[in-house]
Parts: sequence; C-alpha cells; structure tokens
Amino acid sequence: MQPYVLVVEDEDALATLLEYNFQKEGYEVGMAGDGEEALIMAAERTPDIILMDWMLPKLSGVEACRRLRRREETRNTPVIMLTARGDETDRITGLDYGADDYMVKPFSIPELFARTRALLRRASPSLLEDVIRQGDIEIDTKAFRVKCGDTQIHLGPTEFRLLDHFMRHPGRVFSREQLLDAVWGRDVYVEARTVDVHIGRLRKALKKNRTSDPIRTVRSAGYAFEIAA
Amino acid sequence: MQPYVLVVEDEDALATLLEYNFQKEGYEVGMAGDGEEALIMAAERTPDIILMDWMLPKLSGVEACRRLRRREETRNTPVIMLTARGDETDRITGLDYGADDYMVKPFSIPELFARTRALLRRASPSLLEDVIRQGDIEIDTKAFRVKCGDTQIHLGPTEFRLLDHFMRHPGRVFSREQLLDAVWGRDVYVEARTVDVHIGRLRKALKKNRTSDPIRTVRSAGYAFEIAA
DNA sequence: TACAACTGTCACATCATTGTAATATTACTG
DNA sequence: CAGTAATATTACAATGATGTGACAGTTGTA
Repeated sequence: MQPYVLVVEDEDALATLLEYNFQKEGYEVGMAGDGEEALIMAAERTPDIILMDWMLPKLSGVEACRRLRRREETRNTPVIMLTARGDETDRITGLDYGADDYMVKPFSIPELFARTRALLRRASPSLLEDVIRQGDIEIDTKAFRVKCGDTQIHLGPTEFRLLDHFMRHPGRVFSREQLLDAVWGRDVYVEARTVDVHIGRLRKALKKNRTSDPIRTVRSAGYAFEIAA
Repeated sequence: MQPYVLVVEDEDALATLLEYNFQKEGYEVGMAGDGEEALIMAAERTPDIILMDWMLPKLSGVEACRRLRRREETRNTPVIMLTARGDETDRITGLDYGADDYMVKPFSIPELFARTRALLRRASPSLLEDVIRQGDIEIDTKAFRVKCGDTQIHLGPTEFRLLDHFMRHPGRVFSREQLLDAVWGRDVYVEARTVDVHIGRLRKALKKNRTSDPIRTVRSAGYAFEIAA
C-alpha cells in the first residue's frame, strides 16, 4: 500500500512543506518535532523510511538515528538526513553515523522524492510496486483492480486492502490483531472476529475463479496467504 | 504514445532526478550509466531522444554521440548534451560534435523539458500530438474538441479538463482531492463532492453516444477512466 | 438588460459496504 | 467418539459513500 514516511523536523515551515508534498505524492506521513518524539512514533508504527533533521531539540538527529539502529524493527529502516549547509559537512559526507543518504538544505523536493524512492526500492521494493502477482492472482494498486486468472473480480475496499496486505507478505501468518492494525488502522476499534468475516468475504470472491483457497487458516494463530505451488 | 527518452548519466543523484522527472512528465525512460551501455541500450530500442552527459566512464559522451550518428536508426535521433560548467565550453557551444542542443549543469528541469519538447517536435512531431484517443473517444486538446465515435460532443471547460486528465492516465484511480489538484488547480478551495457533480455531467455528456460508461467509480477511493476492452 | 452557459453547493434518494451477533461447522483434545 | 474451542457462515441493521436534480451566483455576450 502506501509507504509510511516519518518526518522528523522541528522547523515548522519545512515540516509543513514536507508533509504536504509527501501526502500529495501518495505517502502516509507521520510528523515528529524532536528526536524523542521520533523514537516514540517509530516504535508505535515502524516507518518504511525516515527523513530526519540533523539538528533537533532534545535529541539530535544523529543520536536518534543511532538509537533507531539498535532496535530490531528499525535496524534496516532507511534514513535520510536533512542538514543545513555547514553542519559538520565532513562527517556527514562520510555517512558514518548510520544514515543512508543525506540532503543539504535547501534541497529540491523532486530530488528528495527521487532519493526516497531509490532507498525504498532497495529496502522494500514491494512498496513501490503497482502491480503485484502471486500465482494467478494479480492486483493493481493504482487502478484498484484484481484479476484472478484473466477475469476481473470485484472486492470491497476492506477486502482489497486485506488482499493487498497478504500479497505483499506471502506465506507469513498474521494474527487478527496484526491484520486489524495493518488493514483497518491502529486506532480503529473493531472486534477481532470481524476479521473472520472479511476473510470469508475475500475467500468467497476469490473462489469464483479458482479451485484452491489461497488463504490458509492457522488455528489459534491467524491467517496466511499462499499460492499452492 | 509516450516518447522514449534515454538518459545517459553516471552521477547517481542527477540520474535519479532525471529519471523521476521524466517519468512524471509522461515519458518512458531508459537509463544508462556510461557510454558503452548507452550504445547497447540505444541499439535495443531506438530512443526518441537522448540526454547524454558530456563526461562519462568508458566512452565519453562525445564519442558515444559520434557512434550513434553512424548508425542508421539513431542518425537523426536528437541528442541533448549535459555539460558541467567549464567542460571545453568553446567547442560545446559550437555543437560540432553531433549533438542538437546542450545544457550546462546545474540546469532547471522545466527548461530541460522545454528543450526536449522542442527537439521532439522537430524530429517526431507525432509524438507530441495534441490529439488523444482512447477507444472511440478522442479529444483534441488544442482545438478543445471531443469526438465520441464520429460525432462531436460538447463539454464545458471543467468537464473537458477532467476528461483530458483522465485520458492521459487511463486506468488509474484518482481521489477527489487529486482530481481537484490536477483539474481545478492546487490552491482552489472547492468542495470535494463537487467532483462528483462534474463526473456526473461528464458521464451524461458521454452517454449520449455510447452505451458503456468509461468512468469507473471506485468506492472510497475515487474515479478512474477506462475503455472496456 | 436580458440571456445563455457554466459552476459550485446543497438536499435527498439510492446503494454498497461494514461490523456484529447468532448460528453452523470444523478441528483438536483426551 | 464426545466435548470443547476455534473458525466459518449467514443475516441484518447501521453506516457511509455516491448519484442526481434543483438552484443561485457568475461571467460573458448580444
């Protein structure tokens, strides 16, 4: 689905500019104003990529970066540093503080997009993919279409997101709670059993054009998506 | 048709920037990192235009350019040279090495677009055609005319721009907000639901001469344009 | 000024989607 | 094989999103 970018920037004008542009570009955007907040937000929901100011209140960008690297979930999350001209340029260019790329302010937004995409492509290619295929099932996230074999099938929004999530993580088992988080959203209060119903709806929709069921029920654990080999 | 542009640039940052911007502008983009690769890629698929760095590994831009000129397919392919300030400026201005235009880094992307279009217009005008066709629907963006089958139909300005935007991005789903941005303009304050009304008007106008509705409603996501296959 | 074309907004009808609870079915345990 | 826990299925009411007609304001033109 949409990549989730965490923007850590204390300067309001730039923060708003980045938020606006990344949203427009189709990213989900989280905003943090200082290093501590950044760590908290990154813990709540692992970002797909992080843009971090070099100079931050409370906890500098470099230090925040280091701490992110110590956590399992964010160990490999790409980080782009945003630096003002002159911020210890030597060390920055060395990229030896744990960031994956850096940009010197003022920078061009398109170039930032370009680098963001480059890093995302490396770290989680499936996020940038518009068309995902698993066996004979294919979804186009730009066109919101699902093909099973060579016939289109129709899914409701929730079923579509559910299938999208499954197809980006084939084989992996997700608990109902994980699915609620990933597909419904963090702050949505919905019964866990509701997942069953949507799984059922998705299965029904897919069943029309195929014999085998690509969704495996893992008793007392959750569900997984896999195309029989 | 999308023009196919071959970008030959070894500096990663610039290469990515160019790739990104040209894709965004609606070009198909091929990337090569040095002169040899450029020749191979140009042989595989003849580009409509080439952007070539002056200084390249293995085979300089000038030499690559000469060799392209020797091949039948690429003899008349326009080439824009990208030069760093100071790269033998005298000769470059002479354009006696076979390129059709040149730009000195750092250059502005919009200007590069402008020159690219200018060269394309000269070399293969049909690529910049003002007429867009999808199935039996055809619009002439210069003359502001719309044909459905072989009868003219009349659209208001907003509906025309809406259709124009849809036809340039067939299949893709746009949210109301994206449509407002693209069709109404970024800083126009208009209710999102207004899009619905114009979609309705566009549908009504198109319906007169065709049975199927080319605009697909994607619930909770937006609208997409597509001609049934 | 009167008129026509166009636009944006609202109100209301309609329909798809959703979450839940109730019920049926299945898989595991001993 | 019975008993139990977990999952599947169904039905349904509430919700939310979309389609549509009407209307008033605007603009440009005869």
